[in-house]
Amino acid sequence: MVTTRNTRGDVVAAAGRLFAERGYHGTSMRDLGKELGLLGSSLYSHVESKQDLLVDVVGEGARLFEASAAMATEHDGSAAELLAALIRGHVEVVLDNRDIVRTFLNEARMLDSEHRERVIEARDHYEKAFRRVLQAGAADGSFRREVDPKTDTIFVLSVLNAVERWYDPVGELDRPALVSAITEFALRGLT
Amino acid sequence: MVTTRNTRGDVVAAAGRLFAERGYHGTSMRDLGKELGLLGSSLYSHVESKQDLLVDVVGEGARLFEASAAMATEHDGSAAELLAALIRGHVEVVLDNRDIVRTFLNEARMLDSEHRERVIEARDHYEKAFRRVLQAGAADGSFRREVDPKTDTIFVLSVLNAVERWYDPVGELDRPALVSAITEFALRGLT
DNA sequence: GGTGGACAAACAAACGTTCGTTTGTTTAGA
DNA sequence: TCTAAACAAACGAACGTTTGTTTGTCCACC
Repeated sequence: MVTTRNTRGDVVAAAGRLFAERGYHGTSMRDLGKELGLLGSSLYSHVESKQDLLVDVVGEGARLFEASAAMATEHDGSAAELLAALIRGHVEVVLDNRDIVRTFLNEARMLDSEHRERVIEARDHYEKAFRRVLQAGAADGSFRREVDPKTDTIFVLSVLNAVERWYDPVGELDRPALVSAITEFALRGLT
Repeated sequence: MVTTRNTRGDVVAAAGRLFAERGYHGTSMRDLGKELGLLGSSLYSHVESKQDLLVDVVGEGARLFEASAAMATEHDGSAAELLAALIRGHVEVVLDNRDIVRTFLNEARMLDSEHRERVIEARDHYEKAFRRVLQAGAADGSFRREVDPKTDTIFVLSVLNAVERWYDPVGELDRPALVSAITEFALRGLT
């Protein structure tokens, strides 16, 4: 058996896994050590504190969503096309990084107020990408005029963020089918 | 100052509040005691264990949703009417019992496997009420034929369950406006 | 031969819970 | 109506364990 030494990245990845599964407060440093074949105390060779790990995992979640929104909106297209791109990007981030996303969505509130504040700002910024598209679609008539960008963005993001909670990657619904089901549902809700 | 003695109900209610705010593992029995002006140890006059409190709170959440679905579907009506009634009921349960609902939605996974199993069953049963209505609507043509009751039910419930996370009862959107916004979004997504 | 990863022991604090006791409030009988 | 028994709620100390973290030492690899 080939045993490689662990890097900080390994520790953060394992933390994401356990925080997603058991929650931040439900995971001890010894649990986390065991996950990596280490003692709990050995983690402090890689990390300054437990809180530090949460900051890293949640920060990476924020970064992923941010990058996805930037990618989806850098080219131009109709409101429907842009929304479809945002939705596809979001689903891909969720499914390619389930543990990080679960931790980002459910455990960010365990951060100290300073870091929590930053996460809220990142979320607001991400939300704005959706809101702008809905706004544009309502203005140019490709969506219903009565679409309320603020509220309807929340509805779309509600569906997207819930994916982590129920989607089974080995179930009947494959990834493209999931993306198009959500896209269709959202677009019909808006047009 | 009139100081009344605490009942088991008071303890469960306070537990719901703190579990919702800080999570189950983020709440200690001493925290909970402080919330009620008691010592942590005094709680054991009312309750057998901390786990017991979570069982009670989550159980009440399950009961509330179940009762709401029963109420909404006991009279008959069109699929759209029934869905609207289910949606209104759900929103009312969420807004009238935020702490219980938050704990039900976010902390049920901290239950031991036996109780967790029961919660999953209760959720499945509740979900079926929605699914039956979507099925009926797709069958009688009041919804689109291509509506997939399973997936689309999840989408509607995603929007409903997220309400707890963002809705501000003192914000611009009042309760009837919230209900009709969700109902409209859902019905458009399905028709 | 220095550096960084891991160990092992130890720390104080906090954890859930138990225990025997005290307190305050009902209840029943005289 | 007064009293005494019964009861439930709360206390406060203590329990054994687990928590996050610190420290000093060792070993393997550049």
